[in-house]
Amino acid sequence: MSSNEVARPARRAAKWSEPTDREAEVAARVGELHDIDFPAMAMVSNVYRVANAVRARVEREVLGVDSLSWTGFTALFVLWVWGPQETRHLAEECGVTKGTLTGVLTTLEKRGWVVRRPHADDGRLVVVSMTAAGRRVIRRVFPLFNRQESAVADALTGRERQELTRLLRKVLAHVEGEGSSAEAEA
Amino acid sequence: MSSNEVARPARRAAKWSEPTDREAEVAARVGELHDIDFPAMAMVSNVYRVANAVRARVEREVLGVDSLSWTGFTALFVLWVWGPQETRHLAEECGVTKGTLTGVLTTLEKRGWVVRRPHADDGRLVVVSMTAAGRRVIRRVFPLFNRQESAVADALTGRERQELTRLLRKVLAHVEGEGSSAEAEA
DNA sequence: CCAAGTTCGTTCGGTTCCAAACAGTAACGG
DNA sequence: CCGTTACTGTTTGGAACCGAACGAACTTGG
Repeated sequence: MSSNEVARPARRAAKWSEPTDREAEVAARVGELHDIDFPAMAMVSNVYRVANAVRARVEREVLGVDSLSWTGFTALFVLWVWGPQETRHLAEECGVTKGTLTGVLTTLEKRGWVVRRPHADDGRLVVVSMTAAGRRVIRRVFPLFNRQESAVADALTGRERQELTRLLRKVLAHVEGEGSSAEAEA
Repeated sequence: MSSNEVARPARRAAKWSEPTDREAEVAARVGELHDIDFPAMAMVSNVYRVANAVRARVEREVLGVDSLSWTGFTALFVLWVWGPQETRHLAEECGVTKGTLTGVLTTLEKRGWVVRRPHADDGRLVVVSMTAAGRRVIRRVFPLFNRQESAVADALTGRERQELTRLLRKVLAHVEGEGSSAEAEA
């Protein structure tokens, strides 16, 4: 390595239960600090690395074909499964703010995939519904999306999949506030 | 439920190894389609639900204090651990395109946290380095970030954490192209 | 009934995303 | 040496993100 070349993160892992080389290097370099919880760091960082990798791939290979954003897709999916939604609830389900969803829905409405109507009983509310065109899109796109999910799950055995799902459900419930002490302090 | 109220996704799970009520409802509603891989869907959807929840929380409680974006934080972290980086590599590590990183680095440079300099041997390249001010920020912010990671990991026992990490590493390697058949077709 | 407080969806300014285009630099091969 | 190909980081246009602000509608309590 010459004086002008820069260090690059390594990628290899000898065994899945052991830290990857990159994980080990991070630990070594961050070791100057105290009170770092390395197992937690490894666990959480791998969650969002997997999520990022899956999302990037799905966006590129499935959603991009219809110029569908992740959030747009999620919105269509929620409307498909649970029917018309109030904006605030739909925003919550998509994991974005109301302001963001407004923009996304404007795009989907322009494409004729959703419509927004005032709520019958409460003048503040807007109810979002999917159109027949929107239904056709999600019915076509979702199976393709799911096929990507299958390809991802192929990394593991059936038992491992179930175990991963079980652990993630536990973590999710915890993060969403059912037992989190950090949230109690807020 | 009156005619104007809309269906909302349920949240409860009886046991972590069993589908949550929301998962069961999705399966019921999507059942009209064929060839849906429900276990894979459960597994993958829980990965990005956890990732989203963690990210939203960390952004709100840690990164937002310094008006640091997720990508900005990741860039500082990579520079801190691995030293100066070429833009293309840094973009790769942050999981964004070079174009996006340009904008993020412009913001970080404005704050005096990074500097961009031409590479000594290759006029096309830019080398990104962290300043002393940037170092101070990441040394302060990272432990706070890690504390959130610990809080997340508290949902599981030590063995469960290790198992979750092991499974995620396997999935990640698979998704990143080491064995993926969907990638071979591209 | 009415003032004060709360909630709603939209707008706004700034930033982060993408893909595509671009100008500059480097590598390659005749 | 030079034309062609490949790679770089930045710019561009459009869309997705955030938090804050806003005006309209609703709720609450005296």
